[in-house]
Amino acid sequence: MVLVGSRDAEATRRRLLEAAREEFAAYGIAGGRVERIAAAARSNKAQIYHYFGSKDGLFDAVFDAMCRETVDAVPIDAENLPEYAGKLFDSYERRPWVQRIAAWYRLERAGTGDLLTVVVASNEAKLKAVADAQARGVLPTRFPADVLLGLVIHLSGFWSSNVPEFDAVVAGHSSATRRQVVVDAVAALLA
Amino acid sequence: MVLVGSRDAEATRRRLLEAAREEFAAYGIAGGRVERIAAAARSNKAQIYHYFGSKDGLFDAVFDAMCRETVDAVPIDAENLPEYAGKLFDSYERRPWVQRIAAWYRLERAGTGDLLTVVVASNEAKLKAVADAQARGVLPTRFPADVLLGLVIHLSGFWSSNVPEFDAVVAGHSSATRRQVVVDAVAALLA
DNA sequence: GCGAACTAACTAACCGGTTGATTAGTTACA
DNA sequence: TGTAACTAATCAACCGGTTAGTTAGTTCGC
Repeated sequence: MVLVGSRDAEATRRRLLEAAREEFAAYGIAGGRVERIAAAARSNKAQIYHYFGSKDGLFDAVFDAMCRETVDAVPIDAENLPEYAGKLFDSYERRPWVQRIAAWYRLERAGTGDLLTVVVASNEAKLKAVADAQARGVLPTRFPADVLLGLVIHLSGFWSSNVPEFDAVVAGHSSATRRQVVVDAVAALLA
Repeated sequence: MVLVGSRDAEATRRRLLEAAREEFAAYGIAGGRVERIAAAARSNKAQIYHYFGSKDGLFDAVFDAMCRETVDAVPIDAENLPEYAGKLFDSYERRPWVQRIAAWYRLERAGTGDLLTVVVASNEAKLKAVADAQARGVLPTRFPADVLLGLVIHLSGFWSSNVPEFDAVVAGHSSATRRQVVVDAVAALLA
């Protein structure tokens, strides 16, 4: 069952998702245009509503896929949190839209609808890993497990969090240097 | 020349700015509705365009005012960065819209138009204060001054940065506890 | 020929921005 | 002091373009 060319539902779905990811990353939900997404995917609006039901539904699909990818790509390593933060940083470098989509989600989508179970489950697992490592004495207990995990994730996104007015006064740091800052900052939390 | 009641230009401007702050904090620029802002301010759209020129102009006025307030309210204290971060945290608690407006600004407004000179100037001053403190040996030099300053500001916003799926797995921490986490985390960077 | 994939055309509502007129408050002068 | 001329503030109604969502019909693989 090899589908080629113009009638591959799965491929269309994928193109739609990819185009939507770019559009939403750039303009958010309210600012994103369904028409532009359809055009960029070489499809049309009706397909979007057929596959995803609504504009919000399309965004949710993008966000859900993105979360699954991130969870798969960067498994928690409670024994080495600095390197875990570094790996998260790497994944943001590889997929620059992640931080923006997450920010849009926080601002435009939080509170509405249900929480993504895949994300909640993944957070619970991570939390347990950190708490266990603390219980084994591998991690300090200065911060409670949930706070420590939160800080690590928060620090991993440091370089995508600044306002342009701040970037204007920081020297240009290379990708490797920026990664090291993240790793070092997390290490400092554990010292 | 005392103006009271229904014809006070300054008061109208203020009401418009306040209503715009609420609207933009909730829905952003693309999602915010000029009509709703006018209604909430007990005014009308024409006034908005008279006073602020455009929807973007109105947002910029809100953002500019907010930055000035923050810069005034929380002066840098390079000798005591943990407490500085704590003060920033306090100011976010007092004005819950700050972090959201800043996030919208980053996503929707960065790159377009000029940087706000008041913010750039304030960042330069802060940077200098940190660099001086490092030169005097009051602050460690493990991180360059710009990075250290960035990390402190970033950490001060820790509690407004999480996705609801994460909040679902963290225990409810009191405001005082959350403040202490910020202070401690910054202190850890300096140890 | 049957069903799934696809599409152009359509619609109803919305929204940023404008206009032209009205009203409240101030100034100038007899 | 009274009033006419002027200025600044206000607003309802309107406009043209845009947008999310729909529909009804076509194409293509099997």
